[in-house]
Amino acid sequence: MTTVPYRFDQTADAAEVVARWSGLAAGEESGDQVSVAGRIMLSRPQGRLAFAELRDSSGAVQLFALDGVTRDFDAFKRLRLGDWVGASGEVVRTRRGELSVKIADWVLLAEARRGFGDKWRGVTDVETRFRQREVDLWANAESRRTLLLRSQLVRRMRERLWDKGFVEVETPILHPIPGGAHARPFVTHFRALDMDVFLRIAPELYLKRLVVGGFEKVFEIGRLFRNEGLSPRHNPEFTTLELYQAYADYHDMMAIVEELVSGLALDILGTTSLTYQGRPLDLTPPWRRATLTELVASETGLDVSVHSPRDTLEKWARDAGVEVERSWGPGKLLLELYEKTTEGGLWDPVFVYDYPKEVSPLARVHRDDPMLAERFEQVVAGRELVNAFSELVDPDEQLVRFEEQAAARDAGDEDAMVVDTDYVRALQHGLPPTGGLGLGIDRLVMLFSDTAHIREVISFPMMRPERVEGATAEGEEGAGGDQGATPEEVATGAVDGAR
RNA sequence: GCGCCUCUAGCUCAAUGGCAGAGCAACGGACUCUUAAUCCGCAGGUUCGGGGUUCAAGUCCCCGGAGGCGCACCA
Repeated sequence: MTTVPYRFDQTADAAEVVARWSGLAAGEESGDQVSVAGRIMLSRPQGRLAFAELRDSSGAVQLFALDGVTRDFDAFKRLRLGDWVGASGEVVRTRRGELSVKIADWVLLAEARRGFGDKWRGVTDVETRFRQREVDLWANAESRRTLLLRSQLVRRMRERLWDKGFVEVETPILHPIPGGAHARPFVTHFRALDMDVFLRIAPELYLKRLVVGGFEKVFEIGRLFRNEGLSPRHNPEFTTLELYQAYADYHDMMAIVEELVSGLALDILGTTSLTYQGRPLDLTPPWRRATLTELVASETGLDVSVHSPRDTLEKWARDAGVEVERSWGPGKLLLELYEKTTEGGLWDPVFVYDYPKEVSPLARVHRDDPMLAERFEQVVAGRELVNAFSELVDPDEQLVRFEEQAAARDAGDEDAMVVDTDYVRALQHGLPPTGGLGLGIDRLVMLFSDTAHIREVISFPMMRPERVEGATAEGEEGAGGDQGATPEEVATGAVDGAR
């Protein structure tokens, strides 16, 4: 057993050392002492000298050890890649010009009993990268950058919303009734009340209840859970911003989205001219605004609208390859036609607005067309980033819409909503005109970090569980190696720790 | 769920059906200015698992597992 200290006094991080002594000339000694800490990422023993790259979260700095100067020099030379070390000494620049800490004293802070992969190529195996994300993060700078970008983006998002007078709130994650979206929930059981509860699929209804309660500008950033498939754009738990503003409509929500997203691009990337997956992507406002109907019409060349005869819409949808269900009305058919033919081809940001009322049970009916709702989706790079409405505020109409949903559910649509009488009662207390939006933070981070897969932007994405090896009576190990790590393998480590 | 592809040393990868290999890491040694240090040496394998064909299987066939990509799902 190696005994390591309980703490270490670090006086500077690697980036500070590199920055503060950048003026030091080759071969010069500063006379200044620092204590740094981090992992040994490269090691170049050289007889009675040794060089090592120490990396911490700020960057990297070279350690320079000398026999006769560095305490326990021989042990220092034996450090392995990945070992954590705290080291103290003078800041110098070597004769060959590398800024270094010339180590007088040092201490092992943790040994790396498992390796970190090829020191040049890192770790590329997807299984290792996401099952053992800690290895990926050390081995691959790009992975660190992406998660750091995510953190900065969420921080700036909060700051921007606070600055606009929005109040950040938290609403329940355990819901007695799943609501606020068209999706299948995860179910769990609450023992004290002997009742099933659902992990939230959306915070929408609770947030609007807070508006009823007098919070005129609220937002929540948090995790949602949907019991659906995994894909490059879908993880069962994902993070959204959801925001509500009293006295506002969906046009106001467009303005908020445009300003927020383009402003975040400037904050984080310094530009609104992005490259995503090799293609230029321009987030510079103003963004295009087009109705869903006109986009579908221009894409397909069909004289289409939610008022088209249902049979005609059904034929067009079938022609486009949609597997039509009998229960669908014209609104659902139009939406399917849009998604099949149009959505994926939208690249630069577009506000796609005026959705069929039929598929928007929480959105207010359009002020000019009773078949439509005041709803938009903001689409960029072929994906939905935002979904927003002028909120439905009328309790009687909300109840009717819920009942339509419940009927659809009885007809076999398992994702359809359930009547939420608590919510209807809340609306009876009066919800003022309100605009609301939901924005997928994971997808926004993907856009900004130029990553193609949602798991790149999630610290620990959902993976199929590792297969349990040797689940027989004696529990002997299978051939899973590092992937199917048994408790015994974990305990001993892949590499013998003798040193 | 469907289709295609992949799985070899700790990592990254080789191996016309014919003795399972390299680089890096690890381990032992040399080296007082290295930068993926270099040099010498040593060790490392249930080729994902099981079955089959064959004189001979990492390679071909079947079953299973894990993963990737695409589709479907995700209004």
